[in-house]
Amino acid sequence: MVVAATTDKGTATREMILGRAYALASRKGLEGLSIGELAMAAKMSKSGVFAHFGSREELQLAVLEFGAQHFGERVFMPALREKRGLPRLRAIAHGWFDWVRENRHGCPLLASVNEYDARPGPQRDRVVAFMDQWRGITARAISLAVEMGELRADTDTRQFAFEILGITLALNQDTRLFDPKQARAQADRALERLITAYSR
Amino acid sequence: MVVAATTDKGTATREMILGRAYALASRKGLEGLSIGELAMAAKMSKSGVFAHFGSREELQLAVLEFGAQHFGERVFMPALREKRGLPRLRAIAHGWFDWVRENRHGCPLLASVNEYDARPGPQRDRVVAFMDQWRGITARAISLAVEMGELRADTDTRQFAFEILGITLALNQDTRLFDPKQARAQADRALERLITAYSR
DNA sequence: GAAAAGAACGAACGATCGTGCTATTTTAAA
DNA sequence: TTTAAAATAGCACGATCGTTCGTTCTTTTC
Repeated sequence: MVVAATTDKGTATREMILGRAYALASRKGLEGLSIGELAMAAKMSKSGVFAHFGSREELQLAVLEFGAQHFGERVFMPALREKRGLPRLRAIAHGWFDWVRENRHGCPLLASVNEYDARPGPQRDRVVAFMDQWRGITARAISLAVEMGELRADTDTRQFAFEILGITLALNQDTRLFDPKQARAQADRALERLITAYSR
Repeated sequence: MVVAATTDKGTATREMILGRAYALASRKGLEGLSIGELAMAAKMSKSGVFAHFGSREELQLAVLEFGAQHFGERVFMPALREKRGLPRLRAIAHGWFDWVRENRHGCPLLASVNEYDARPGPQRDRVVAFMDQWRGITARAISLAVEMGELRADTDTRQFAFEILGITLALNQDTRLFDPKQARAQADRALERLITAYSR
């Protein structure tokens, strides 16, 4: 028989810790996340928290994984249930727009891009993989819209994805620096203008 | 007679320190910048460096000021020498694109937006002021292009500026995560498409 | 050149960092 | 219910953090 490596309660606690860590990382970034502070937030001892991950780096990677998991469930999966073409493409974009609003103090995934883009290591690798996954899924959704004739045949999918990324990053920034509602309206308008431009 | 608060050599050293601090902050962020590490980079003692700023927060603000100053000289001033309308608008955008490339390990100003957007305090205030300055200058350049008839009369300047911001942020991200040249080409194309869309 | 002011250093502070080690408590399987 | 394993706590470590203080060296002013 196989002996479980962890206990039910163990994984539950780990998930609880990751939730707190995600919230803390939203405000202070993954590099600003300390085990002592996390332990206080989780009402546990430092060593108790530490034992779940084995190192600070593993904790950071776990938080990234936690975020990627939730993003997938909240953005990708609903979008992939939409029908091919523009509906699915809009769902990807709007899902991300909503995600930006919901993560009120910032999305740790996007924040981590800025923290690790110039720092080689597993964290950067994870972030690159995440952004690459997004690009792949989005590019495919665009391609399908092209195949269905909803976008022009000469549409450059990479270019299109690049511009959606830009709209989202501007939304992400203006949401927290200035007026969230206005930022969202601008993002929506930019997206529709983009789609129109590539429509036949 | 007025007694100078600082010595010539003093300000020179301070500028040297800020240069190293800017470089360090490019890689580790303003929050990842430590005085001990900065002292090593400047080949000075910790207390020697510290005395120039009085606190870590003042050091961070000085680095932000240093970056804003250089950005103004490198991007805003050349652009304001271009003639009104699209030439000036393009100069603002391309100047920023170039700036992203030149700051190879990241622009501390843009990185600081992500570090401080959810953390009230002087650093956040400074970053907001900087982005607000950019928005103001860019919006005015757009307005002038409208007045000169180069852009449609019903052009929404805020919307336009929002989209330029997005293009730059996407460029900033893709430059360091993926292929810089491709990212730059995509940014240029996005900008031209944007201008075309708002042209009569 | 003397006197005053500023710049830089060295040492130390309390606090916190990540991490290890050992004990104790709690959970899951027999 | 006993027993082995896993989860958690407690404590201590060396390192580094920002900051303070007193001293020394260097620059400026008269």
